[in-house]
Amino acid sequence: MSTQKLNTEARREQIARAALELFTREGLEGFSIAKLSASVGLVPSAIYRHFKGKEEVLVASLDVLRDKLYGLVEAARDESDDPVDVLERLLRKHARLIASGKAAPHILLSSDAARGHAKRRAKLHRIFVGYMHRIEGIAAEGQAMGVIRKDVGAETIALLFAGMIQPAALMMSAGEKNFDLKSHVNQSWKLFHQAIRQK
Amino acid sequence: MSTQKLNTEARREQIARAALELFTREGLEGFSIAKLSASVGLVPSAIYRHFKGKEEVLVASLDVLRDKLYGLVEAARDESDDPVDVLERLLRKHARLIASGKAAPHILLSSDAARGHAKRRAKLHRIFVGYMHRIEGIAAEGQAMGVIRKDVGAETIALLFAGMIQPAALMMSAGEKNFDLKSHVNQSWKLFHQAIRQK
DNA sequence: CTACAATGTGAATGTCTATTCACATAAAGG
DNA sequence: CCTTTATGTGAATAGACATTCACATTGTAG
Repeated sequence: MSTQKLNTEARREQIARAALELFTREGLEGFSIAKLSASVGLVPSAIYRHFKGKEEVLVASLDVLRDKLYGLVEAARDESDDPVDVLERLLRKHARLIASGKAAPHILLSSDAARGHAKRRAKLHRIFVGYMHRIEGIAAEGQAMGVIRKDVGAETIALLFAGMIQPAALMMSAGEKNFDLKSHVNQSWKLFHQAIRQK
Repeated sequence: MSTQKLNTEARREQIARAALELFTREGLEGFSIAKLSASVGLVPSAIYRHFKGKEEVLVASLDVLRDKLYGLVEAARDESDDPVDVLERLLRKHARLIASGKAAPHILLSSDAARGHAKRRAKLHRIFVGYMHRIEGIAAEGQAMGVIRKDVGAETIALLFAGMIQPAALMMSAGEKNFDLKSHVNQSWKLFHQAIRQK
Protein backbone atom coordinates (compact mmCIF):
# COMPACT_ATOMS: atom_id res chain seq x y z
CA MET A 1 0.00 0.00 0.00
CA SER A 2 1.50 3.25 -1.07
CA THR A 3 0.28 6.76 -0.54
CA GLN A 4 1.19 9.89 -2.35
CA LYS A 5 4.00 11.61 -0.56
CA LEU A 6 3.70 15.21 0.46
CA ASN A 7 6.39 17.45 1.78
CA THR A 8 6.29 18.11 5.45
CA GLU A 9 4.87 21.58 5.24
CA ALA A 10 1.83 20.54 3.22
CA ARG A 11 1.27 17.43 5.32
CA ARG A 12 1.57 19.36 8.56
CA GLU A 13 -1.15 21.70 7.45
CA GLN A 14 -3.37 18.92 6.24
CA ILE A 15 -2.93 17.03 9.50
CA ALA A 16 -3.47 20.11 11.63
CA ARG A 17 -6.70 20.87 9.82
CA ALA A 18 -7.92 17.32 10.17
CA ALA A 19 -6.94 17.37 13.82
CA LEU A 20 -9.06 20.43 14.49
CA GLU A 21 -12.02 18.80 12.80
CA LEU A 22 -11.59 15.58 14.77
CA PHE A 23 -11.10 17.47 18.00
CA THR A 24 -14.22 19.52 17.31
CA ARG A 25 -16.29 16.49 16.49
CA GLU A 26 -15.12 14.07 19.16
CA GLY A 27 -13.51 16.11 21.88
CA LEU A 28 -10.33 15.18 23.66
CA GLU A 29 -11.77 11.85 24.67
CA GLY A 30 -12.35 10.66 21.15
CA PHE A 31 -9.19 12.13 19.67
CA SER A 32 -6.63 9.50 18.76
CA ILE A 33 -3.65 9.27 16.46
CA ALA A 34 -5.27 6.26 14.83
CA LYS A 35 -8.43 8.14 13.88
CA LEU A 36 -6.47 11.20 12.86
CA SER A 37 -4.14 9.31 10.56
CA ALA A 38 -7.05 7.42 9.04
CA SER A 39 -8.81 10.69 8.27
CA VAL A 40 -5.90 11.82 6.12
CA GLY A 41 -5.33 8.40 4.58
CA LEU A 42 -2.14 7.60 6.44
CA VAL A 43 -0.98 4.99 8.87
CA PRO A 44 -0.57 6.05 12.54
CA SER A 45 3.19 5.97 12.58
CA ALA A 46 3.33 8.35 9.63
CA ILE A 47 2.09 11.17 11.83
CA TYR A 48 5.38 11.04 13.68
CA ARG A 49 7.27 12.03 10.55
CA HIS A 50 5.67 15.44 10.87
CA PHE A 51 4.99 15.89 14.55
CA LYS A 52 6.90 14.97 17.66
CA GLY A 53 3.77 13.52 19.19
CA LYS A 54 0.08 13.88 19.87
CA GLU A 55 0.54 16.98 21.95
CA GLU A 56 2.31 18.80 19.15
CA VAL A 57 -0.51 17.92 16.76
CA LEU A 58 -3.07 19.37 19.13
CA VAL A 59 -1.08 22.54 19.57
CA ALA A 60 -0.76 22.88 15.79
CA SER A 61 -4.52 22.46 15.40
CA LEU A 62 -4.96 25.48 17.65
CA ASP A 63 -3.18 27.63 15.09
CA VAL A 64 -5.80 26.63 12.57
CA LEU A 65 -8.49 27.46 15.07
CA ARG A 66 -6.99 30.86 15.77
CA ASP A 67 -6.83 31.73 12.10
CA LYS A 68 -10.43 30.70 11.52
CA LEU A 69 -11.73 32.60 14.50
CA TYR A 70 -9.80 35.80 13.95
CA GLY A 71 -10.57 35.59 10.28
CA LEU A 72 -14.26 35.69 11.10
CA VAL A 73 -13.77 38.91 13.04
CA GLU A 74 -11.71 40.49 10.31
CA ALA A 75 -14.31 39.61 7.72
CA ALA A 76 -17.02 41.27 9.80
CA ARG A 77 -14.89 44.38 10.29
CA ASP A 78 -14.28 44.63 6.59
CA GLU A 79 -17.98 44.70 5.88
CA SER A 80 -18.89 47.80 7.80
CA ASP A 81 -17.56 50.91 9.49
CA ASP A 82 -20.24 51.04 12.14
CA PRO A 83 -19.07 49.02 15.18
CA VAL A 84 -22.62 48.05 16.10
CA ASP A 85 -23.14 46.78 12.60
CA VAL A 86 -19.87 44.86 12.77
CA LEU A 87 -21.03 43.10 15.91
CA GLU A 88 -24.31 42.13 14.32
CA ARG A 89 -22.58 40.79 11.25
CA LEU A 90 -20.16 38.83 13.40
CA LEU A 91 -23.00 37.35 15.40
CA ARG A 92 -24.74 36.22 12.24
CA LYS A 93 -21.52 34.74 10.89
CA HIS A 94 -21.23 32.69 14.04
CA ALA A 95 -24.84 31.64 13.73
CA ARG A 96 -24.31 30.45 10.19
CA LEU A 97 -21.29 28.43 11.31
CA ILE A 98 -23.24 26.90 14.16
CA ALA A 99 -26.14 26.06 11.89
CA SER A 100 -23.81 24.36 9.44
CA GLY A 101 -22.76 21.97 12.19
CA LYS A 102 -19.08 22.66 11.60
CA ALA A 103 -18.81 25.04 14.52
CA ALA A 104 -15.08 24.68 14.92
CA PRO A 105 -14.41 27.93 16.74
CA HIS A 106 -16.90 27.15 19.44
CA ILE A 107 -14.90 24.39 21.02
CA LEU A 108 -12.93 27.31 22.28
CA LEU A 109 -15.90 28.22 24.37
CA SER A 110 -16.19 24.67 25.60
CA SER A 111 -14.95 22.77 28.55
CA ASP A 112 -12.10 21.10 26.76
CA ALA A 113 -10.54 24.52 26.71
CA ALA A 114 -10.02 24.28 30.42
CA ARG A 115 -8.15 21.00 30.36
CA GLY A 116 -5.16 19.26 28.92
CA HIS A 117 -1.48 20.03 29.16
CA ALA A 118 -0.61 23.38 30.64
CA LYS A 119 1.05 24.62 27.48
CA ARG A 120 -1.91 23.81 25.25
CA ARG A 121 -4.31 25.25 27.77
CA ALA A 122 -2.29 28.44 27.89
CA LYS A 123 -2.39 28.70 24.14
CA LEU A 124 -6.14 28.19 23.97
CA HIS A 125 -6.50 30.75 26.68
CA ARG A 126 -4.43 33.25 24.72
CA ILE A 127 -6.62 32.70 21.68
CA PHE A 128 -9.75 33.21 23.72
CA VAL A 129 -8.42 36.36 25.32
CA GLY A 130 -7.26 37.61 21.94
CA TYR A 131 -10.74 37.08 20.55
CA MET A 132 -12.25 38.89 23.49
CA HIS A 133 -9.84 41.77 23.04
CA ARG A 134 -10.96 42.12 19.46
CA ILE A 135 -14.61 42.26 20.45
CA GLU A 136 -13.67 44.67 23.20
CA GLY A 137 -11.87 46.79 20.63
CA ILE A 138 -14.96 46.95 18.46
CA ALA A 139 -17.06 47.89 21.48
CA ALA A 140 -14.59 50.56 22.56
CA GLU A 141 -14.61 51.96 19.07
CA GLY A 142 -18.37 52.20 19.26
CA GLN A 143 -18.09 53.97 22.57
CA ALA A 144 -15.63 56.46 21.16
CA MET A 145 -17.93 57.10 18.22
CA GLY A 146 -20.83 57.65 20.57
CA VAL A 147 -22.98 54.77 19.34
CA ILE A 148 -22.41 52.49 22.33
CA ARG A 149 -23.05 53.52 25.91
CA LYS A 150 -20.00 54.43 27.95
CA ASP A 151 -21.18 53.61 31.46
CA VAL A 152 -20.45 49.91 31.06
CA GLY A 153 -17.01 48.48 30.41
CA ALA A 154 -16.17 47.27 26.93
CA GLU A 155 -15.08 44.00 28.53
CA THR A 156 -18.56 43.37 29.87
CA ILE A 157 -20.05 44.05 26.48
CA ALA A 158 -17.64 41.58 24.93
CA LEU A 159 -18.51 38.86 27.42
CA LEU A 160 -22.22 39.40 26.91
CA PHE A 161 -21.63 39.13 23.21
CA ALA A 162 -19.91 35.79 23.70
CA GLY A 163 -22.83 34.82 25.88
CA MET A 164 -25.20 35.15 22.96
CA ILE A 165 -23.24 32.64 20.98
CA GLN A 166 -22.32 30.00 23.48
CA PRO A 167 -25.70 28.77 24.69
CA ALA A 168 -26.99 28.75 21.15
CA ALA A 169 -24.08 26.59 20.04
CA LEU A 170 -24.81 24.26 22.90
CA MET A 171 -28.48 23.96 22.03
CA MET A 172 -27.63 23.11 18.47
CA SER A 173 -24.90 20.60 19.24
CA ALA A 174 -27.08 18.96 21.85
CA GLY A 175 -29.54 18.32 19.07
CA GLU A 176 -32.54 20.24 20.32
CA LYS A 177 -34.52 19.93 17.14
CA ASN A 178 -37.19 22.40 18.16
CA PHE A 179 -34.60 25.09 18.70
CA ASP A 180 -35.07 27.98 16.31
CA LEU A 181 -31.59 29.42 15.91
CA LYS A 182 -32.61 32.15 13.52
CA SER A 183 -35.27 33.48 15.82
CA HIS A 184 -32.95 33.21 18.82
CA VAL A 185 -30.33 35.27 17.06
CA ASN A 186 -32.84 37.88 15.99
CA GLN A 187 -34.29 38.27 19.45
CA SER A 188 -30.93 38.10 21.20
CA TRP A 189 -29.57 40.78 18.97
CA LYS A 190 -32.58 42.96 19.58
CA LEU A 191 -32.05 42.70 23.34
CA PHE A 192 -28.32 43.11 23.14
CA HIS A 193 -28.53 46.00 20.76
CA GLN A 194 -30.98 47.92 22.92
CA ALA A 195 -28.92 47.16 25.99
CA ILE A 196 -25.67 48.55 24.67
CA ARG A 197 -26.73 51.47 22.50
CA GLN A 198 -26.07 55.02 23.53
CA LYS A 199 -29.30 56.67 24.54
CA MET B 1 -6.40 -4.44 53.29
CA SER B 2 -9.94 -4.08 54.43
CA THR B 3 -12.30 -1.19 53.98
CA GLN B 4 -15.44 -0.39 55.87
CA LYS B 5 -18.38 -1.87 54.08
CA LEU B 6 -21.32 0.26 53.13
CA ASN B 7 -24.67 -0.88 51.83
CA THR B 8 -25.21 -0.41 48.16
CA GLU B 9 -27.49 2.59 48.44
CA ALA B 10 -25.00 4.65 50.44
CA ARG B 11 -22.09 3.56 48.27
CA ARG B 12 -23.92 4.33 45.08
CA GLU B 13 -24.54 7.85 46.24
CA GLN B 14 -20.97 8.31 47.40
CA ILE B 15 -19.62 7.00 44.13
CA ALA B 16 -22.02 9.08 42.02
CA ARG B 17 -20.98 12.22 43.87
CA ALA B 18 -17.30 11.43 43.46
CA ALA B 19 -17.91 10.66 39.81
CA LEU B 20 -19.44 14.07 39.22
CA GLU B 21 -16.51 15.74 40.87
CA LEU B 22 -13.98 13.74 38.87
CA PHE B 23 -15.89 14.26 35.65
CA THR B 24 -16.06 17.99 36.31
CA ARG B 25 -12.38 18.26 37.13
CA GLU B 26 -10.93 16.03 34.43
CA GLY B 27 -13.55 15.76 31.74
CA LEU B 28 -14.41 12.55 29.96
CA GLU B 29 -10.83 12.15 28.88
CA GLY B 30 -9.44 11.94 32.39
CA PHE B 31 -12.30 9.99 33.88
CA SER B 32 -11.35 6.41 34.74
CA ILE B 33 -12.68 3.72 37.03
CA ALA B 34 -9.26 3.54 38.64
CA LYS B 35 -9.22 7.21 39.63
CA LEU B 36 -12.84 7.08 40.68
CA SER B 37 -12.40 4.08 42.93
CA ALA B 38 -9.27 5.58 44.46
CA SER B 39 -11.15 8.77 45.28
CA VAL B 40 -13.59 6.83 47.44
CA GLY B 41 -10.93 4.56 48.90
CA LEU B 42 -11.88 1.45 47.02
CA VAL B 43 -10.29 -0.85 44.52
CA PRO B 44 -11.45 -0.61 40.88
CA SER B 45 -13.32 -3.88 40.81
CA ALA B 46 -15.39 -2.83 43.81
CA ILE B 47 -17.21 -0.28 41.68
CA TYR B 48 -18.82 -3.15 39.79
CA ARG B 49 -20.60 -4.31 42.94
CA HIS B 50 -22.69 -1.17 42.69
CA PHE B 51 -22.79 -0.30 39.02
CA LYS B 52 -23.05 -2.37 35.89
CA GLY B 53 -20.19 -0.42 34.33
CA LYS B 54 -18.62 2.94 33.67
CA GLU B 55 -21.55 4.19 31.64
CA GLU B 56 -23.97 3.55 34.48
CA VAL B 57 -21.75 5.48 36.85
CA LEU B 58 -21.69 8.45 34.52
CA VAL B 59 -25.44 8.40 34.12
CA ALA B 60 -25.84 8.27 37.90
CA SER B 61 -23.53 11.25 38.29
CA LEU B 62 -25.89 13.23 36.08
CA ASP B 63 -28.63 12.77 38.66
CA VAL B 64 -26.38 14.46 41.18
CA LEU B 65 -25.73 17.25 38.70
CA ARG B 66 -29.44 17.73 38.07
CA ASP B 67 -30.23 17.95 41.76
CA LYS B 68 -27.49 20.51 42.35
CA LEU B 69 -28.50 22.65 39.44
CA TYR B 70 -32.24 22.61 40.05
CA GLY B 71 -31.63 23.03 43.76
CA LEU B 72 -29.88 26.29 43.04
CA VAL B 73 -32.92 27.57 41.16
CA GLU B 74 -35.30 26.49 43.89
CA ALA B 75 -33.18 28.20 46.52
CA ALA B 76 -33.25 31.45 44.56
CA ARG B 77 -37.02 31.24 44.09
CA ASP B 78 -37.51 30.72 47.81
CA GLU B 79 -35.67 33.90 48.61
CA SER B 80 -37.88 36.35 46.78
CA ASP B 81 -41.25 36.85 45.14
CA ASP B 82 -40.02 39.28 42.54
CA PRO B 83 -38.91 37.35 39.43
CA VAL B 84 -36.28 39.92 38.56
CA ASP B 85 -34.88 39.61 42.05
CA VAL B 86 -34.91 35.83 41.75
CA LEU B 87 -32.85 36.02 38.59
CA GLU B 88 -30.31 38.31 40.22
CA ARG B 89 -30.00 36.03 43.21
CA LEU B 90 -29.61 33.03 40.98
CA LEU B 91 -26.90 34.78 39.00
CA ARG B 92 -25.00 35.57 42.17
CA LYS B 93 -25.37 32.02 43.43
CA HIS B 94 -23.82 30.81 40.21
CA ALA B 95 -21.05 33.36 40.57
CA ARG B 96 -20.27 32.14 44.07
CA LEU B 97 -20.10 28.56 42.83
CA ILE B 98 -17.82 29.57 40.01
CA ALA B 99 -15.58 31.57 42.33
CA SER B 100 -15.28 28.61 44.69
CA GLY B 101 -13.76 26.60 41.87
CA LYS B 102 -16.45 23.94 42.13
CA ALA B 103 -18.26 25.12 39.05
CA ALA B 104 -19.64 21.69 38.44
CA PRO B 105 -22.71 22.52 36.41
CA HIS B 106 -21.28 25.10 34.09
CA ILE B 107 -18.34 23.25 32.73
CA LEU B 108 -20.31 20.13 32.11
CA LEU B 109 -22.98 21.94 30.26
CA SER B 110 -20.60 23.19 27.70
CA SER B 111 -19.20 20.68 25.33
CA ASP B 112 -19.19 17.27 26.84
CA ALA B 113 -22.94 17.52 26.50
CA ALA B 114 -22.64 16.88 22.84
CA ARG B 115 -20.64 13.69 23.13
CA GLY B 116 -20.65 10.27 24.68
CA HIS B 117 -23.24 7.56 24.50
CA ALA B 118 -26.58 8.61 23.10
CA LYS B 119 -28.43 7.81 26.29
CA ARG B 120 -26.16 9.91 28.46
CA ARG B 121 -26.20 12.72 25.95
CA ALA B 122 -29.97 12.67 25.91
CA LYS B 123 -30.04 12.86 29.69
CA LEU B 124 -27.67 15.81 29.85
CA HIS B 125 -29.73 17.48 27.21
CA ARG B 126 -32.90 16.96 29.23
CA ILE B 127 -31.22 18.49 32.26
CA PHE B 128 -30.11 21.51 30.29
CA VAL B 129 -33.52 22.01 28.74
CA GLY B 130 -35.15 21.55 32.11
CA TYR B 131 -32.93 24.23 33.56
CA MET B 132 -33.76 26.56 30.70
CA HIS B 133 -37.46 25.92 31.17
CA ARG B 134 -37.15 26.94 34.78
CA ILE B 135 -35.46 30.20 33.88
CA GLU B 136 -38.02 30.71 31.19
CA GLY B 137 -40.73 30.16 33.78
CA ILE B 138 -39.27 32.86 36.00
CA ALA B 139 -39.05 35.22 33.06
CA ALA B 140 -42.62 34.49 32.00
CA GLU B 141 -43.77 35.14 35.53
CA GLY B 142 -42.04 38.49 35.42
CA GLN B 143 -43.75 39.26 32.14
CA ALA B 144 -47.12 38.36 33.59
CA MET B 145 -46.46 40.60 36.59
CA GLY B 146 -45.47 43.43 34.30
CA VAL B 147 -41.88 43.78 35.52
CA ILE B 148 -40.26 42.20 32.44
CA ARG B 149 -40.87 43.38 28.89
CA LYS B 150 -43.23 41.29 26.84
CA ASP B 151 -41.97 42.03 23.34
CA VAL B 152 -39.17 39.47 23.62
CA GLY B 153 -39.73 35.77 24.17
CA ALA B 154 -39.06 34.31 27.60
CA GLU B 155 -36.84 31.75 25.88
CA THR B 156 -34.53 34.46 24.59
CA ILE B 157 -34.29 35.99 28.02
CA ALA B 158 -33.41 32.61 29.48
CA LEU B 159 -30.66 32.04 26.92
CA LEU B 160 -29.21 35.47 27.49
CA PHE B 161 -29.23 34.74 31.20
CA ALA B 162 -27.27 31.55 30.61
CA GLY B 163 -24.94 33.60 28.46
CA MET B 164 -23.95 35.71 31.44
CA ILE B 165 -22.78 32.66 33.33
CA GLN B 166 -21.03 30.43 30.85
CA PRO B 167 -18.28 32.69 29.55
CA ALA B 168 -17.51 33.77 33.08
CA ALA B 169 -17.19 30.18 34.22
CA LEU B 170 -14.88 29.54 31.32
CA MET B 171 -12.68 32.51 32.11
CA MET B 172 -12.31 31.37 35.68
CA SER B 173 -11.62 27.74 34.92
CA ALA B 174 -9.14 28.74 32.25
CA GLY B 175 -7.27 30.50 35.00
CA GLU B 176 -7.40 34.07 33.81
CA LYS B 177 -6.07 35.55 37.01
CA ASN B 178 -6.79 39.13 36.07
CA PHE B 179 -10.43 38.36 35.54
CA ASP B 180 -12.62 40.21 38.01
CA LEU B 181 -15.65 37.99 38.39
CA LYS B 182 -17.44 40.22 40.86
CA SER B 183 -17.23 43.24 38.62
CA HIS B 184 -18.23 41.18 35.60
CA VAL B 185 -21.34 39.97 37.38
CA ASN B 186 -22.26 43.45 38.54
CA GLN B 187 -21.89 44.99 35.11
CA SER B 188 -23.52 42.07 33.31
CA TRP B 189 -26.48 42.24 35.62
CA LYS B 190 -26.80 45.95 35.09
CA LEU B 191 -26.90 45.46 31.34
CA PHE B 192 -29.18 42.46 31.48
CA HIS B 193 -31.53 44.08 33.94
CA GLN B 194 -31.91 47.21 31.88
CA ALA B 195 -32.38 45.13 28.77
CA ILE B 196 -35.24 43.04 30.07
CA ARG B 197 -37.17 45.39 32.32
CA GLN B 198 -40.55 46.69 31.38
CA LYS B 199 -40.31 50.35 30.51
C1' DC C 1 19.71 7.35 -14.59
C1' DT C 2 21.22 6.90 -10.03
C1' DA C 3 21.91 7.61 -5.46
C1' DC C 4 20.22 9.97 -1.48
C1' DA C 5 17.06 12.08 1.52
C1' DA C 6 12.34 12.53 2.74
C1' DT C 7 8.25 10.25 3.51
C1' DG C 8 5.29 6.16 4.31
C1' DT C 9 4.56 1.22 6.27
C1' DG C 10 3.75 -2.68 9.38
C1' DA C 11 5.08 -4.92 13.26
C1' DA C 12 6.41 -4.56 18.00
C1' DT C 13 6.42 -2.54 22.79
C1' DG C 14 4.73 -0.91 26.95
C1' DT C 15 1.18 1.62 29.38
C1' DC C 16 -3.47 2.39 30.49
C1' DT C 17 -8.05 1.06 30.25
C1' DA C 18 -12.66 -1.57 31.48
C1' DT C 19 -14.27 -5.63 32.99
C1' DT C 20 -14.45 -10.45 35.11
C1' DC C 21 -13.75 -13.85 38.51
C1' DA C 22 -12.26 -16.72 42.32
C1' DC C 23 -11.45 -15.72 46.82
C1' DA C 24 -11.63 -13.05 51.39
C1' DT C 25 -13.90 -10.56 54.93
C1' DA C 26 -17.30 -7.79 57.30
C1' DA C 27 -22.06 -7.24 58.94
C1' DA C 28 -26.43 -8.92 60.26
C1' DG C 29 -29.93 -12.28 61.50
C1' DG C 30 -31.10 -16.52 63.54
C1' DC D 1 -21.88 -17.84 68.21
C1' DC D 2 -22.33 -19.20 63.64
C1' DT D 3 -23.95 -19.06 59.07
C1' DT D 4 -25.30 -16.51 55.25
C1' DT D 5 -25.09 -12.79 52.21
C1' DA D 6 -23.44 -8.45 50.74
C1' DT D 7 -19.41 -6.12 49.97
C1' DG D 8 -14.41 -5.63 49.08
C1' DT D 9 -9.83 -7.56 47.06
C1' DG D 10 -6.13 -8.89 43.87
C1' DA D 11 -4.96 -11.15 39.91
C1' DA D 12 -6.00 -11.94 35.19
C1' DT D 13 -7.73 -10.77 30.44
C1' DA D 14 -8.44 -8.28 26.38
C1' DG D 15 -8.50 -4.12 23.82
C1' DA D 16 -7.13 0.72 22.83
C1' DC D 17 -3.66 3.73 22.95
C1' DA D 18 0.96 6.48 21.91
C1' DT D 19 5.24 5.75 20.44
C1' DT D 20 9.47 3.46 18.23
C1' DC D 21 12.00 1.18 14.77
C1' DA D 22 13.69 -1.49 10.87
C1' DC D 23 12.46 -1.51 6.39
C1' DA D 24 10.15 0.09 1.88
C1' DT D 25 9.06 3.42 -1.46
C1' DT D 26 8.84 7.83 -3.56
C1' DG D 27 10.59 12.05 -5.41
C1' DT D 28 14.42 14.65 -6.69
C1' DA D 29 19.17 16.65 -7.14
C1' DG D 30 23.21 15.76 -9.24
